[in-house]
Amino acid sequence: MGGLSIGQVAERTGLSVHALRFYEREGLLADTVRRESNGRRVYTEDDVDWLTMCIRFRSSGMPLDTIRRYTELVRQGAGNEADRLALLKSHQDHVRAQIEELNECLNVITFKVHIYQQHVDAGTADCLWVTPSTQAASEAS
Amino acid sequence: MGGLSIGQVAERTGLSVHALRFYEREGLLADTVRRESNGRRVYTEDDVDWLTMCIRFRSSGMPLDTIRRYTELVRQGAGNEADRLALLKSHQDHVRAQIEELNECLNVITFKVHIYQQHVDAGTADCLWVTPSTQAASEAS
DNA sequence: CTAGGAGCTAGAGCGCTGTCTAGGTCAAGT
DNA sequence: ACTTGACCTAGACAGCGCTCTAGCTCCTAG
Repeated sequence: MGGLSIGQVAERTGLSVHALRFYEREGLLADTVRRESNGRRVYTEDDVDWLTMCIRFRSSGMPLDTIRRYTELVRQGAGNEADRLALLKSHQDHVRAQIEELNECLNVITFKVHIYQQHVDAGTADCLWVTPSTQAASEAS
Repeated sequence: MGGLSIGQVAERTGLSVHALRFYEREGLLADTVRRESNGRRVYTEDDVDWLTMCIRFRSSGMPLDTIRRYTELVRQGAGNEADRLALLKSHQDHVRAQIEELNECLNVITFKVHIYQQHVDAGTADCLWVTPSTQAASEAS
């Protein structure tokens, strides 16, 4: 309960210690990390929660720059909730668009997988039952 | 019908002419692009189709390296359909995982959006009807 | 007393995916 | 003749997001 070392935070979050220091330098941490007398970082559970959220942002494609802007808003304290909301909504749109895009891609890929699956199934049979060169690459679909 | 210039292909695909040359250098084109007597590239509709597919691959996160491997398989001609299928299936899994991840992120973000929406709605009212400092940043959720 | 291991800073380096520049050719329009 | 614009090559540069190194300080266990 008495604070976490950088190594522990790395373990919990999945970020490397390098990445944790990097994130701090980049101003992605809402609270400034406290230090022990010897200079070592002491993280709180809140820091871990914040980092977990940052990871979510990152893995949904939010650039570090935007995370930094959000962080700054939070650091400024109450009064700019509308700005935070705007930022979040904009990212929400972005994520939805990504999902849509990925679904389209998935359809295309799934279509190609089906074609190849049939081809391979048939091809295996070909190899067993008929002469070779019964094949045409239908790669323009 | 008599072949497309690099500029036309750029326009159709949305890739820059730079990117088109880059993709070619990187071996991402199934057919080697023909040239006019003066050295200018002449693309076919098939090239555009292929590029369109490459764009799909890219925008679903397939690295150029993997696209290159796929391209090489196609260039080798018939006989390696099982390999192509394996590659496509693996990417299919990857895309599905991405979509799942994005959906989780979207949930988190949507949750936060709701919170802030309420806060902002209430906050506006606050500004109008009550004294300030009725606020607490619930940023650890 | 010494070796290991975790931490520190500052800053270099890297992988990926383009993007842009320099310097040139060529064809068409004015 | 001259300008404009599209194209060419080779290669430098850029942005992003880490990752790693060098050289150091501590603390703890053997």
